[in-house]
Amino acid sequence: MGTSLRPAHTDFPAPQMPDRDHADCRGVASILARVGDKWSVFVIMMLSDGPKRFNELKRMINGISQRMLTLTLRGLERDGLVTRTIFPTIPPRVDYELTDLGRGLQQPVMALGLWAKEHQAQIAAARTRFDERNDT
Amino acid sequence: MGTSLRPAHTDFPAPQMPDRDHADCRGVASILARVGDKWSVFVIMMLSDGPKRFNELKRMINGISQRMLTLTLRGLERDGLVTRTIFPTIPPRVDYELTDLGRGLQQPVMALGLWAKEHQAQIAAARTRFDERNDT
DNA sequence: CTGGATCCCTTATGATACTG
DNA sequence: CAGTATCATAAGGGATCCAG
Repeated sequence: MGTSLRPAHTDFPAPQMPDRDHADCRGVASILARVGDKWSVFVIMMLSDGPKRFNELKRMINGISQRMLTLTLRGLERDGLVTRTIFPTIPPRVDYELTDLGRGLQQPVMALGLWAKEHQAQIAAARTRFDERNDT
Repeated sequence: MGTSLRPAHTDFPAPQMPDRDHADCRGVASILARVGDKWSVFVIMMLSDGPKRFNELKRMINGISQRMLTLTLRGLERDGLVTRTIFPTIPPRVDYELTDLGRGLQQPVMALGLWAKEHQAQIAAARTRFDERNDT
């Protein structure tokens, strides 16, 4: 298979939690890892407004390779966030659609995206400042 | 330096947005990438309840290498999410603390974490089902 | 059209050793 | 204690060719 769908970096090394409620960060982190994944977020966003076909997604997310799109979709499907529906027509047609779970995920992701958008400037400025201090 | 603080994978290929409001996903995505980063999230969580020292963090996030902790902290510092305070004592002491920006980020991150925690079981189940269907 | 399989280069990350 | 430097390896990801 070459590339596993159960990436090693999502197996977490059981950090010792201070005492708080985030006692089970390991499982949570593997989910955050998916959200943090560059392409997953794009795909989820693209599927916001209804099902899409493979090449449709590929065109919308201009820049993603076919390989990565396939892998990303498989990962999302595996996590139950996306469904894959095959229409046995000629030529074949495959639709991808968010599940209820996937749509639920959209909310917090959007919230985060919104935060990011609102503080984009601040962060960019911080980066510039930091880089100027350390580059020269 | 070996490892740059401006990772290549955060330079985004400008996906063609449908038409919606997420017109500037590139910058946003680079922020999401930081949040999605395995260690960043842990560090941010660990700093929730006040400043921490380097080795203190290292012990709390059992499993992180000192290299990764350093890199993660530098990244967070660069983004203006964390401050680094050096006490020129012997032995040296360095405190890391969330900035206001960092504390602001905590909210959406926690929301996401909460969602993840609540749906952990569903996702785990989906993964198992998927794997069983495709492994055997 | 929708992918699966390969090849191959780039990045990310861990382990280890060394320093102010 | 708080890092830096170096090395080795694994994971990420693009290009390309092939097949149902």
